[in-house]
Amino acid sequence: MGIQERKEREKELRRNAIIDAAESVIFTKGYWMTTMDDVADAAELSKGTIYLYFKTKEELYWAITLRGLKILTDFFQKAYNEAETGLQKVFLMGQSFFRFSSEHPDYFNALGYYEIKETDPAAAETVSSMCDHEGMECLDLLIRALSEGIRDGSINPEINPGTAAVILWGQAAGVIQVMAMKGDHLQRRHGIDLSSITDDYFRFTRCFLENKNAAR
Amino acid sequence: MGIQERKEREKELRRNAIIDAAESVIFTKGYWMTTMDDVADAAELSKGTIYLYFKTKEELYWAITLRGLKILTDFFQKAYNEAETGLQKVFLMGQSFFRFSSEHPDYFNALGYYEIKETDPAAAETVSSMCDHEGMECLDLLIRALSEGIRDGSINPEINPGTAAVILWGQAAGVIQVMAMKGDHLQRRHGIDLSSITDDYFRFTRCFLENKNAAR
Amino acid sequence: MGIQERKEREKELRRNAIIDAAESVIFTKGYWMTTMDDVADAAELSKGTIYLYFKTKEELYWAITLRGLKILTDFFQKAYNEAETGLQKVFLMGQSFFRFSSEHPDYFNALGYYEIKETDPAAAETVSSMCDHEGMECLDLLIRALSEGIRDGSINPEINPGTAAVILWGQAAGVIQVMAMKGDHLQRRHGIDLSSITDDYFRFTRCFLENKNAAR
Amino acid sequence: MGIQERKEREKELRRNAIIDAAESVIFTKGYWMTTMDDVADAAELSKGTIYLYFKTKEELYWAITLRGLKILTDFFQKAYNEAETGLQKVFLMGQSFFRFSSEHPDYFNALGYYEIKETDPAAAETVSSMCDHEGMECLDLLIRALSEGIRDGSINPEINPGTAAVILWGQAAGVIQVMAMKGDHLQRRHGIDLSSITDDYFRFTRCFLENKNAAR
DNA sequence: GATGAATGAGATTTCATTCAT
DNA sequence: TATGAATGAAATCTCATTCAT
Repeated sequence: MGIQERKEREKELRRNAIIDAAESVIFTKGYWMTTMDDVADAAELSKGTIYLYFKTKEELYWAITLRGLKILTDFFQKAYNEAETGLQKVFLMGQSFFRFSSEHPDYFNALGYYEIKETDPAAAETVSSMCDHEGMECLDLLIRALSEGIRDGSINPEINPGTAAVILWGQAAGVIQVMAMKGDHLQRRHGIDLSSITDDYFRFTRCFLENKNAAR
Repeated sequence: MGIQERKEREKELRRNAIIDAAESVIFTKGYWMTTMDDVADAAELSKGTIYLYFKTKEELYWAITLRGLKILTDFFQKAYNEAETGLQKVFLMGQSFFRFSSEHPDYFNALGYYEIKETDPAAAETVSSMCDHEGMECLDLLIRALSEGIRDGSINPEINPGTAAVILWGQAAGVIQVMAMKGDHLQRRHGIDLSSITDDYFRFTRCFLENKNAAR
Repeated sequence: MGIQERKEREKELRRNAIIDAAESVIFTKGYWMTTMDDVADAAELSKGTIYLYFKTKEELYWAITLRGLKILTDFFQKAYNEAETGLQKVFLMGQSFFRFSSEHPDYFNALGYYEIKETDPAAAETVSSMCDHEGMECLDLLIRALSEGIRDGSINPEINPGTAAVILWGQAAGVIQVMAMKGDHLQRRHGIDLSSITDDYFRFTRCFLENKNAAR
Repeated sequence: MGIQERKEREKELRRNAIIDAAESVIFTKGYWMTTMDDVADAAELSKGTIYLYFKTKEELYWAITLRGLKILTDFFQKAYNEAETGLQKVFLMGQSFFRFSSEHPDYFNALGYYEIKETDPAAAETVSSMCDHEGMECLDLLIRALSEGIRDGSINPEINPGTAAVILWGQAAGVIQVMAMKGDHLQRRHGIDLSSITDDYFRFTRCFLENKNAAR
């Protein structure tokens, strides 16, 4: 019995080692520029072995994405748990998102790679759909926090939690991405300070969410 | 005299026809999945001819992107011209962005593809850098509108135009992207209405920009 | 233990089989006219496999050249070992050269193809530089034989071994090449007998080398 | 009448200008590496025009070779005319050959390019066969000089003029080629002085040709 | 005569994936 | 389980040559 378990554990370890290696290459060269040879070299394994653990190159990519999403979910979960009011929860989640993007910029980028679309729909229940599931988890937490905020009076009750969640998510992601991609350019040519963007973004968001009628 | 001109014109026409063809393929299959053979077939030209007009596949991609950016700049320019106050200009620009994304969803996506980063910095003054230039044009218009709004009292004077422009741009792009990618999912599984997202997004933005001290 | 060795051996065998195939094509159609498809077809392998063993077409060419040079070195070595006096060694080497050119005319030609000059000087320690090394080996043997001849009195002591070696090598190669290329023409149109050219060439050489003061 | 002539002359001029251009490129990049575009660019003409004057790339090459051969024939002719005895004529020709190779190294190399063999035998009477003819002219002059030398007693009568001519030609060409290709190497690594090679080569040749019985 | 756009066959090289060991 | 040699389809790009203007 124990022998079986050990084998399972070792298999999982190796699987993770492969993802580690794949990450380091893909994050450097980009998905399309990375070859399975690169991955095998980085993993110090043969190419055949890689295919023993991942059926295709794409699956490898989804496994990386899943990792990123799991980290993000953790961030969100923690934010959800630690804050008191709904509004605070939402804010902490927002800040977590920014923190995630700066602590794990590569994972953040990976989440945006959606050019690799599932061609074969038979691939349901694979890593790819686990990503979908995990992504929804995040959104759900956000929606839940918004609903709580409306209930506890910290958030403007005219807001629709689902709609707002999508907006908040999209906005944050968009702002982060622009900062990441055009950051240097903006700073050098336009003298725009990146940290002030973040600050303003949150002031902005507060204005939207806050329940102005509430006795603070 | 005229003969030279006509040739120029024909060359430009053919160049455009090639971009047309490339677009139709790339927008369907994605940049990496599209081969130069696909493009040639779609253009009903030989592969060699394609390479006569575009030195690399990448250059072809930038030409498409440039088209998209030019359309967007037009949208922005028109918005800028047509509205009265700074605030109205900014709003009309925002709406133009959403309109652009719904009228030209493929161009909108193309603008996000920036994974194909300039590898060779010697590529200045090529189509790629024309894109950068065109992109900045849009941002500049937005900044100008914001500044005007502050001057004419329609926009909150505490706002920094540069920072706000980046935030607005990033937010809009992010929200649109989420809507485009997860739209179906959100509508079906979460019952979230897409048009209400847009509406809420603009209410959100108004709250941020408006000068509350102004006598309305 | 043996399994590793066997694999090495098999790899070497295949490598040689590829060179065999490449030779047969290149010797027929010429380097520039031969395509990697031709080589793959001749080797009854896929093109990819060829590139597994040789990084470029050029490397394949150098491998062929190296083979030729090795054969020639063997010829020279044997000549060196078998003859007694220095003069005899030199003569036997000359005859070996002619024999090499008639037994391996294609290799002889390959040695002349040096048009494909090393473009990338980073290519040191590759097959190409092994050729240079092997080529010098031949010349060294010749120089050694000439020096011995001067010491043992069989060769004219006024001769400088290095200079003479270069002359002898160049002369022989040149005469052989003319015979190979214009041979038919000379025989048919000018009635010149090829074998008499060889004979005369050696008489010629003897006249140059012999130590006339030696008691024969 | 004059108008026709002028046109002929102009055509010939342009043809020569094209060969000039082709030379400058081919001598730099090598035949196979040179494209017809390169030639057209260098000639400041359109590619179509090049094809108006030369049916194929190969024909262009032969035209260059022919130029080289004509220069060489001139050298030989002059040598033949200027020297007195047969032996002197032969020597002067040999020296001319060396001079040719140092004054026109590129033409000398071009003469060796014989990898471009005539595939289509229907191409007789083209530039290629003019080359053959011109090449034979040189050899004929040499044979004639040798015969004269035998008649006038300056050359060893046991020698067969045809055979000797081929040997002399081949030897000289071979020695020059080795010097050209391995010259640097020989000088640097082996300390062999190139000019002494030439000197020794001629001493060598004298020993072969001279009529020792002649009263000098 | 001169042009240069168009061709299209083909060159070299790459790489995801399979499979015998 | 692990290997890595083999595959072969496909990718990008080139170039001698033709031909309509």
